[in-house]
Parts: sequence; structure tokens; C-alpha cells
Amino acid sequence: MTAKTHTISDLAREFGVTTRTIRFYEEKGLIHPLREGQKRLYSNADRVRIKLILRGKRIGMTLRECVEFIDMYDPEHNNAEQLQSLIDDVKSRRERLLQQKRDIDDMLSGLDEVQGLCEESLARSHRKKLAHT
Amino acid sequence: MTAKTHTISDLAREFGVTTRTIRFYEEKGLIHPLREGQKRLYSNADRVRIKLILRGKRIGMTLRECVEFIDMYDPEHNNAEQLQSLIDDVKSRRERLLQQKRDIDDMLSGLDEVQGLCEESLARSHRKKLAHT
DNA sequence: TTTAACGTTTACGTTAACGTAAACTTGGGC
DNA sequence: GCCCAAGTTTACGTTAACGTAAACGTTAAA
Repeated sequence: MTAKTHTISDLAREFGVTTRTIRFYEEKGLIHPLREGQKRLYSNADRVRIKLILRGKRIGMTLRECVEFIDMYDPEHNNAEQLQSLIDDVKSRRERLLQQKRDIDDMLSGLDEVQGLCEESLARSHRKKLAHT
Repeated sequence: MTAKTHTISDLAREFGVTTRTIRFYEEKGLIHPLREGQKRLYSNADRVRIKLILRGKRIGMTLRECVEFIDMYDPEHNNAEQLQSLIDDVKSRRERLLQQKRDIDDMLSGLDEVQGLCEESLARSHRKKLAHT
């Protein structure tokens, strides 16, 4: 079984970004695709990393933060000290995420209100129209 | 009853930003504080706007998006056409927010996993220590 | 064989969101 | 009267995250 690889434009299409973006991520050390001669070959692991990067960006993380987040998954934690600092990182990350969720929920409530007012207003002008006939 | 106002450094302290940031927001047309001679006087409405801006920023909105979002609240919607486009805006905004919530939930699950592995690993090394005595 | 589609490197340009510094005014405390 | 803290304007600097353009290699189809 040969591991499936992807070209750069495959991934660009799939994720709705430009090839420039993907090369930029490599330049910044976020991904490390293999090479076949000059050409880059992206493994499925590379693909997943890109996906995780874009997910991070959607909620406003910088690229640096995205890597930091992704790197929490792989074990560079040898001793207990590093483990503890990782746990601390996890904790503060979680708090930030929860704050963001609260922010989003507040904004969603706001949208509900606005939409309610809109529909009400539309309904009113609709009744007016009918009465006018 | 005199409406309470705030100085620029009051608000900077309250929100943990610099005065430069607040002036920058004004320069960009996001807020419009009154003046007492040269000095800016911030009403409570100004304060709220800043709060909403910072909330938007926390989930990765640009300043432009923040204004757009805030402006949905006040009624510049006279005719039915504008009303409908506002409703459309609300819809797409809601979808983006929901996607962000999904992203956050996924990341929170990831953090749970990482933390689990950490604690497990810590527990193991702790048992090892005990066995060594 | 040429051309079209895809790939590459190198490098300069751009936008957003402030930081930082200089130079000035202004109101209150000693 | 003097000084200091807080305010002001003006303007150049900085970082992130790409966009855009030039100039070039490769391969498969017409």
C-alpha cells in the first residue's frame, strides 16, 4: 500500500487557499512536505496540519499560535517539568477558548434580536401594503 | 442627572489597552467621543462600543467587521430592500459564528485528550518513583 | 515541436493594527 | 512661578500574512 500524496494545487483547491499560502506556511516551518525532484509532495499528515492551521485561523489564532497548538499533540515532553508546563498551557488555552465561546454566544443572541426586529418590521410593512389595496 | 463620562486613560486601564489603541479606533471612525476643549470625553455609549470592538477582536474579527457587526444594531434600514439585505447579513454572520463554535469545540476536545495523556504520564512516573524507594 | 498547464525560486509590494518617539499644551499641587 | 502628570497632534516604524510579478524548468497533449 503506497501512501497517497497530494500536489500543492490539490490542497489549494481543497482548502480554498492559494498555492502561495501553502508555500508560505512551509517557509514559516509549519509544514514539511517531501520532495520529488523539485516538486513538493504532500502526505496526508501534511494535509491534516494545514486543515488544523486553517481551523485555528478561523477563530483568530496567529500562525505561531496555530503551531503551538498543534505541537501540543506530539510528545516532546520528556520530564515532569515539561509535562507540567504543558498542562498549564492546556489550562490557559482552554480558558481562552471558553471565553471565545461566550463571546460567540453573546453575538448570536444579538443576531437573534436583530433578526427579530427585521422580520417584525417586514411583517408590518407587508400588512400596510395589503391594507392599501 | 449628568451623564457620566470617562477619560481616555480610564478606559485604557479598564480594557487593558493603550490610549494609542483608543485614539486609533477613533481615527478609523469606530468611535466618536465628545470634546471638552482638546480633551476627549467618552460617554457610556462609547465605552460599550469599545467593549464590543474588543469582543469582536477576540474571535478574530477585523476592525471593519467589528463596525459592520455593531452597526447591524442601529436602524439605517429604511426600505424593504435594505431590510432584506440586513437579514441576509445576519444569516451569513450566524453561520460563520456557528462554524467558529464547532472549531472551538473540536479544539476543546483536543485539549481534553492532551490533558488526559499528560496526567496519565505524570501518574506513571509518580508510581515509578514510589517503587524505586 | 510548440504550447499549455503546472511546478519552482526570488523578491518586492500591501494591508491591518497598532508601537514608538518627538514636540506641544494644560490644569492642579507645592 | 514652576513642575509634573495627563492630555494632544504628527509622523515614521513594525509585524503578520500573504499578494503579485518576473523568470525559469518539466511534461503531456495537439
